[in-house]
Amino acid sequence: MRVSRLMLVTLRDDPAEAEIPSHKLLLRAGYIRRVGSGIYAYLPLLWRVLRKVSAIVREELNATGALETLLPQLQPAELWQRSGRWAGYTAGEGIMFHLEDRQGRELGLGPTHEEVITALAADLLRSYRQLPVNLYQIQTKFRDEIRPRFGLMRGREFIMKDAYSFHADEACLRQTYAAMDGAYRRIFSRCGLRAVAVEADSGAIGGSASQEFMVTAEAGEDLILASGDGRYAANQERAVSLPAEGLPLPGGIRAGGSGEELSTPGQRSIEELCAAHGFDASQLVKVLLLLARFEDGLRQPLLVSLRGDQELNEVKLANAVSARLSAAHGALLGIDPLTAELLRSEGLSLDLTSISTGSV
RNA sequence: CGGGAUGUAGCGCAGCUUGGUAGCGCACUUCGUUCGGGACGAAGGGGCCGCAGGUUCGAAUCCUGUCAUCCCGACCA
Repeated sequence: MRVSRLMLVTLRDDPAEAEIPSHKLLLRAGYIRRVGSGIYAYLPLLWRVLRKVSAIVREELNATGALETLLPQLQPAELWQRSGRWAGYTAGEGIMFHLEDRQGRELGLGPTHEEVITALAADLLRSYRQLPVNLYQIQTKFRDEIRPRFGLMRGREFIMKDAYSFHADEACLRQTYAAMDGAYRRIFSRCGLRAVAVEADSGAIGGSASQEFMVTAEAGEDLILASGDGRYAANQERAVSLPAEGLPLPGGIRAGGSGEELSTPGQRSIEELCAAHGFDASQLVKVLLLLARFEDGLRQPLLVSLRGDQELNEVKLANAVSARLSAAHGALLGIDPLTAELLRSEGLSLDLTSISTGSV
């Protein structure tokens, strides 16, 4: 077809709304147009590209024996209430668009499809002889991101390939997992992308393993950490590391930890304490007060102690808290610093006059 | 939600300080010339100056409110 018939509208200048190269180029070359915040029209040229990418994904997944399907975007709340994720995804994360139909039934636009696929599996799978089954779809997903940005990088409506497999035993699961791993590597390679598989957090809902295939880029949205020999890579939420050796305390009364009262007026951070008393950050313990909110209304204060030179990984904390309390109290909706204002608004009381409300 | 910035033609921007008939480049239309890697000339069209109030004889410009967008942060199964 002639280019003149492609409805190809290009721009000579970078649109002011675009910041990163991919966003600027997609706009300027006439591939996408923004329709709303985090919502884009895929113009004819981009749709051709997307179909070619989809074709690669289909070929590689079909080759592993996976079956393509297409699941509904609109999903009844009941499915999500049964899995215990409705409250967490609507009230907590708020990532799920939800609405009521004219009969007053609650529905959500699918940010993911585990609920639908497991309901179908329960309905259709009657015998272990039917296993394993691996179903996938290439489907529009909706996630009400708190801050859509960077064009297609973090949109609220986007196309995703998702696959779900069912197995009779763990050996079979591992086999499929390995097949998926190989398929993903081939997909990225055929698309001309160099991807790194990293260990990732599998979320509060659980799961024993999670890998993410990352393509490194300046404009990336995550930080991955890798060991020098390349044998370990994980994203920031998941990565484990050995803490740097702490500095031993100097001799004298502080050495035995036997107690020496320090006067710390106005010193509200580890940095200020170190500056005032000649400590190294690793010689102090920082104490954080937080308040966890649960689905059933429970407000659970948390006290977290960390070595002074370390920082709290909120994802790891959320996972730990969730593992301990979610069974009894439902989804963890959020964890906030326990400030004086929060105490007031929650109607709790605690003497916080001497506790720092600054960041740590 | 907190912090910062910006809304003027399809895109990029000037004009606002100091109120007085809305401009530039690109794009678009017509005619002519040109013609193997983003052509040239001439003539044109296009604006609720984000929106709503207010001040004023008069508001793109000053004041108040509001909406939207972008950036940083929180968040990201």
